[in-house]
Amino acid sequence: MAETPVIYWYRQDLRVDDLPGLAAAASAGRPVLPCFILDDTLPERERPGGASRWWLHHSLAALAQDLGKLGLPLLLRRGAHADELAQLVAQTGAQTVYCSRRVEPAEAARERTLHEALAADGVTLKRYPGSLLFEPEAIRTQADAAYKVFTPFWKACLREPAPAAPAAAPDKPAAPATLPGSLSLDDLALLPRDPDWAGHWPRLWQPGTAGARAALQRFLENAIGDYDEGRNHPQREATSRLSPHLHFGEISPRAVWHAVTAHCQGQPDLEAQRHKFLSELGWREFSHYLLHHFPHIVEKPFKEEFSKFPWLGNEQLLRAWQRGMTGYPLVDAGMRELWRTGYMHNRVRMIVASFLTKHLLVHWRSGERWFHDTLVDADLANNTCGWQWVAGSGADAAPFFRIFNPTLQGKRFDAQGEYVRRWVPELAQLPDKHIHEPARAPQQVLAAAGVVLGETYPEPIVDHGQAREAALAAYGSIRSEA
DNA sequence: TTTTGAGTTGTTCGA
DNA sequence: GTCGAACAACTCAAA
Repeated sequence: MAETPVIYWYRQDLRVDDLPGLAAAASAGRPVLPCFILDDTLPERERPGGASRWWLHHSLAALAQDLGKLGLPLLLRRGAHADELAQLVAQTGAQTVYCSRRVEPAEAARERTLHEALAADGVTLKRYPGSLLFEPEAIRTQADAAYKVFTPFWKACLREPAPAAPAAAPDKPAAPATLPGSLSLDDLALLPRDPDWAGHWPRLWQPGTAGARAALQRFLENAIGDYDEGRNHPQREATSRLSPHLHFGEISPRAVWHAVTAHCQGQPDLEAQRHKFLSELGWREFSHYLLHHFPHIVEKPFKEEFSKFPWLGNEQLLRAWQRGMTGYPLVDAGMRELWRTGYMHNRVRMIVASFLTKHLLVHWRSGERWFHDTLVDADLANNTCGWQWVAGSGADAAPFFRIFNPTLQGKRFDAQGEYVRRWVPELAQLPDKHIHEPARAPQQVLAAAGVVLGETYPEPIVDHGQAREAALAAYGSIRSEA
């Protein structure tokens, strides 16, 4: 009789190297059966959005290849994860299920109930770290509380022993002799059809571990030397673009940490850049840390007084924002980059988020939902904390009076208008001087550039000065009522 | 326990 | 055009 296998349950850790749970499964002395379950029974906000589903498809394909090189299969299932795992356990006789832990409240709860359900059948669920540099329980203030401010949090992380060096993939684990039934990747129906809006995405992205490593290498070779400044300019290729790879776990954060550190070794002039970049990994850590310690922030404002904030909830304004038709070129460029590529530059994310929440007074959750559906790197922790930070309701958030002026931001960070011209081509012929403010351009300049406001490009849907005053008044109202 | 320094990413206004 | 102050107090974290 064939030896019963152990199961490795893949979640958002789609890699084979530096994966503690898989390493533990492989060293259990039994064949390893890796599986992935697409759980379409979950509520919408807990399932991957459209852009993420595209990425997931290709990432699973890459994972299957990487597992294949180790001689392992990747079993695919679709359905309620608990039912599917129970079935898989029954079919194989497995006594142990391994996985990487997740900190999102619903996922953590799922681990607990699954642990109990499996235990009732005499099966053990074993959870392992691997998705974060520092486990959330390990970082506490001196008063043994959870940090609420980024800088002391990150300093505390940096006082910890440095993350361990990444480990190689398990060495030739045994594969099960017989396989339970598996779906094909196409059966998961993750790719968009009718229309296939992602037809050009394979030219933009390379999901999977190989793509993650290539992105990291490109970043180290071309961009880290000017990261601190370059990262603010959306038209430059000055960021790592690792976010979707990290979200799906195609590369471990400590592999990134060590690659960056090794690259900068012996180059004192890169030390500040390295620190800046690592602190961005720190923000990813902080978001997940906050979700672990303050699970309610997925639904509710971190700062309680914001539950009284007078959001307008104007659908028309929301739609104009979503479509990149606000009449503010930098905002529209960002929203169209998102729609077209599944990605938006970080600085522009802050600007469009500030615009939605402060200029349009639309609830941050509307923006968060849109990002969830359209971003390839959509991540509950980063998305929630990012939006709450901008809206002013989050932990360590921007002060309420910090309202981005999209025109000024454009002039500062896209001075030649390259970013706007790329994503808002109907403005491409405008001279630099007017590219961020078409509504104030002289009539003959507009005519020469073929721009007809209200026809080829919208008039600003709100006036910046008035919107700013309204936002300040709205924030003032929840302060005085508090 | 009390005190003290600090806190991602900005804008506007007036000198 | 450039520069510094004001914006509004507040909470957090550590000494």
